[in-house]
Amino acid sequence: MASFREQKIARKKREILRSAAAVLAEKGYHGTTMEEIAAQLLMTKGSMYYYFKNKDDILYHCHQMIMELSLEKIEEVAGSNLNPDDKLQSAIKAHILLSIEEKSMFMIMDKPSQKFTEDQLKEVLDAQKKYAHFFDQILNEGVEKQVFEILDIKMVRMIILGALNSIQHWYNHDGPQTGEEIAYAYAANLLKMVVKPSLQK
Amino acid sequence: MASFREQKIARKKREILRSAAAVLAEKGYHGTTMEEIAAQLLMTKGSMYYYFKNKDDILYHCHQMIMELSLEKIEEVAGSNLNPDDKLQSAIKAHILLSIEEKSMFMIMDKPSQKFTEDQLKEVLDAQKKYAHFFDQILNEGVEKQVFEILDIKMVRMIILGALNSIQHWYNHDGPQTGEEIAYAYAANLLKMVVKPSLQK
DNA sequence: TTGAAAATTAAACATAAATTTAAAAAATAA
DNA sequence: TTATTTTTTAAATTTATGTTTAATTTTCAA
Repeated sequence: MASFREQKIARKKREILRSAAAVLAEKGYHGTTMEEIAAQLLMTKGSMYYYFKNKDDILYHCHQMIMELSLEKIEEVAGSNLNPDDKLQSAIKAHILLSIEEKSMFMIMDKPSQKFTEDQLKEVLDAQKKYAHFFDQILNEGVEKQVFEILDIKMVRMIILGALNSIQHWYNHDGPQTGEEIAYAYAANLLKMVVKPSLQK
Repeated sequence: MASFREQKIARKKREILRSAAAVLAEKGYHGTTMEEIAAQLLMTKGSMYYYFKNKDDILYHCHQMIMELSLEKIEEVAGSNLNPDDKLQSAIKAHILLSIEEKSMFMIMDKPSQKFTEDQLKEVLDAQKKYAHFFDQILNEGVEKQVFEILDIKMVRMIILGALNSIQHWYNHDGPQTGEEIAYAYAANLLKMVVKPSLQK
């Protein structure tokens, strides 16, 4: 079990990662200084190094944090016993809602840093493959159950994930549309791409 | 008319932009040094400043170069007298083929630099709006001519452009698929999203 | 061939920011 | 309270690299 102190450190680390993600998303990796990350938390940059090895380590842990969250969600949806179309709809919605809720974290995810260690890079790429695989699984299931008609699963997955992963770039929390609305519209449109015409609702 | 010398300068500038785009795409803005850009052309970093004001100026002109190319293509397609579905297909294919051919340039486009001047930023954003507008125009025309069925044009355009703009991140020139194949598959799938079911080929 | 303009260069300059360090402050347990 | 450990800090260090400069080389027209 985690001691009180360990919990406290873990909380502080999460605070730092959130603060960092916010700045990183807005200003980019090299536009973001350790000082800025620290300042948001009323700390000095020096103490960042008490919690993280260096700046890249912070970025890596941001990736890790959001990857874990994403995988949890998709795993749950993929493992549910929904019909293929409802399952795909759920997966799309879950992805969008998370990407909006955690907009900053998602925005820094587009490309793994060139400075990650080999292990870190592998972790990130593996998680992405894993995530993609869950989508493929859902699409495959739909084809097997004759609900979907798909020529090339991988291509369709690329289209879907590509569309989903651009939302955080334009979504604005103060804008007119709610995340729910966007999620609903995206799901409805993307499903048209795969659901057999004869089965379209 | 451009003098011989002016042409030569223009050519050199293009060479620098291409060299820069290649490094920028691979290593990111701050991972790219002026020295590296120059070295690829067997020049020294100092002479970069004979052609461009500074590093951001180079990045800006990369944006400008690719925006011009993109707008030319989409303008041509949008202005053609193809049927709405063929027109959308052409637009999608043109976008994909250009994004693959000019992969580096497209990769650095995802977010305008925080360091652009106000004017530069405006130019970039305006061009993007203009580009998006051509797509909206094509979609609208399809609806008017009752070939497409679209609830929310803007949303559909976002989905399409989001999907298209992710290709350069995973596309590999040495990979198994040709640009043509990808373009064809993307167009076929995305069209399913908008063409009335009764008219699907 | 020659000299002015254009282009290139090496070296100097400037600065920004990541990281380290050693000391101070705060927290905690005895 | 007091001693020990944890956490925070300010300042020093280091490094990297964008930009400037002044001198040199190249180009090209007369």
